[in-house]
Amino acid sequence: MDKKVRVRFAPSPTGGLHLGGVRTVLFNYLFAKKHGGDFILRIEDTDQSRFVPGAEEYIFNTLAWCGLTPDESPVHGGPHAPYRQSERKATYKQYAEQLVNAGHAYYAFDTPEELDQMRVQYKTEENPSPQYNHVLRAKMRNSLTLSADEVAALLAAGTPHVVRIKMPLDETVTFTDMIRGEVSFHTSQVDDKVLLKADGMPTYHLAVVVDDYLMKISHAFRGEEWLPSAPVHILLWQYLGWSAEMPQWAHLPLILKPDGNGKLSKRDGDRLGFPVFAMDWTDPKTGEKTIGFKERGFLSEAFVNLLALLGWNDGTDQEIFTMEELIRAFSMDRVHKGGAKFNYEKALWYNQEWIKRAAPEQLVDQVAETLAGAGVEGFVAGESAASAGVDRELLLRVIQLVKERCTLLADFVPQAAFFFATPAAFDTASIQPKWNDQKNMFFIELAKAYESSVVWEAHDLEKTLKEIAAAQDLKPGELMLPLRIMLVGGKFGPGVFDIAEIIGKQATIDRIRKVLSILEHN
RNA sequence: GGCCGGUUCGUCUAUCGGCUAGGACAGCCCCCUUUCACGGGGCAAAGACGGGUUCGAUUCCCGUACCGGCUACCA
Repeated sequence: MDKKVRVRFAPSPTGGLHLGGVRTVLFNYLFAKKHGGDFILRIEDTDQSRFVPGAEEYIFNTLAWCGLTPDESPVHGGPHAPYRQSERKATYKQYAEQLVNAGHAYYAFDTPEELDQMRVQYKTEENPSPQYNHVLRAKMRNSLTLSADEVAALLAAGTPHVVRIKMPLDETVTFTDMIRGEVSFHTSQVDDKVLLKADGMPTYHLAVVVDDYLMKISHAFRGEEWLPSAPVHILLWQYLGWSAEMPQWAHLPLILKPDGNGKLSKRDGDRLGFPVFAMDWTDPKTGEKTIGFKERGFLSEAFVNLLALLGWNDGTDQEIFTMEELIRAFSMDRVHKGGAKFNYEKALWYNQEWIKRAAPEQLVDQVAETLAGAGVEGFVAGESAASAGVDRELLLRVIQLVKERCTLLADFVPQAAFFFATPAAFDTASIQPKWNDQKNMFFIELAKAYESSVVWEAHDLEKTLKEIAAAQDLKPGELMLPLRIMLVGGKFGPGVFDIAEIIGKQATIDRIRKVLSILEHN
């Protein structure tokens, strides 16, 4: 019988959510939705020293932005609450004790100093990082080396201690990873991981197993960095007597730095100038702000799309997917084994594709917000175009006209601002070299002609220009650039006459005359 | 060092034994465009290496090399 699909993402609230983290959520989510299952968000806040205020809220904001809504979570609730591990402390202790009583775990009284000392003492050329394992545990202070009386006394005195798993001497732990196939570990190579810390909090190893069991998780997907500790988890499922309920595992490939090697980190983004976090994150301690994909001007659909295609594809040439399409096409066995170097250029391409394909209606609010953020006249932050002082229909027309030349939402600022306000500066330096009295005369005439025109449509405006040019024996080609700069301020933007049509008669004439006067005074 | 994992154009990838090795991004060239883009066309660019297995290996197996992850009372 197949049990209901239930997956989870369990971040620790220590900072901004990284590309790799969001992709892990995405794969979990896609798998769950594909199979009509549940997606659970659990907060792994067992390390009090690393707790960062605001990080949990940030995680929820990020998931909301991406459209990855959990079915159960600390804020959405659910039948297995609480979903915050710090609130489940008592539960873990009970299982840790069960493990000790069954002989699969033991108490260890070694202080941090003693552990450091051990690592120094047993460090050799061949073994640069000694482990608290089946051989070294015999030399340490724990309930395996101490007498029962000593242990009882230590415990009674409230001596700080941890609970460690007792790795079996000579066993092979094998499991099937949905991506990698069969993976085996020899237990003699795995150390006695701490299960319960001295402060009574569980480590990840205990917590993940207990919670996955209690929350009836059917599939456990996580980053590849967890592969080495998988045998600990498998053994715990066995020792706790839950083997039959153990989820299926899949260890996702890592997202690597674009240059060099190693996994992508926030530093790489700072260094290379691209975001690594999904959304802006400000470290409450240092005040350091890290840019996010959202604030950089990515559409959430593009962000989700590009993440999905990092380490997965559906076997066809399709690259642009909506969330619905991803859900339909997703399968864990088409996820790669190898890590993928993150390529920001390609990420930009996804965003450009999404902007290009979007209907203006889908973009208006975000564009209005972006223009407001840039201080463009008439736009007010926090207000949609409709409620701000701008004609929504006009904005829609502008978006339709310029969207194909925008890669990021921020590109709408230079591309669209001149439709709503006279440019603050004009690139007259590009006109000057070939400027002369004849052209000056031409534009005076053009302004006059435009002033008296009855219809105001791109086609007629172009016709008028050509007629006057012909009459004055000028080539239209020489006049297009000056006119463009007069209307938009620089050498960019859509067709000049389309622009003139949209900004209207008065603005067109005003801008021509304004630049004419600037040129005259130079 | 040990353990585990990985390895197709610069990058992301297709290929589930038949390959003239396909696509996309980036690059270069041409066309379109009286700006910048979009679009269209083209060029260049890859199976880490060595052994097997096989009529035939990019694909399967074994070594080697290289890369990565882990090796905390962090996740």
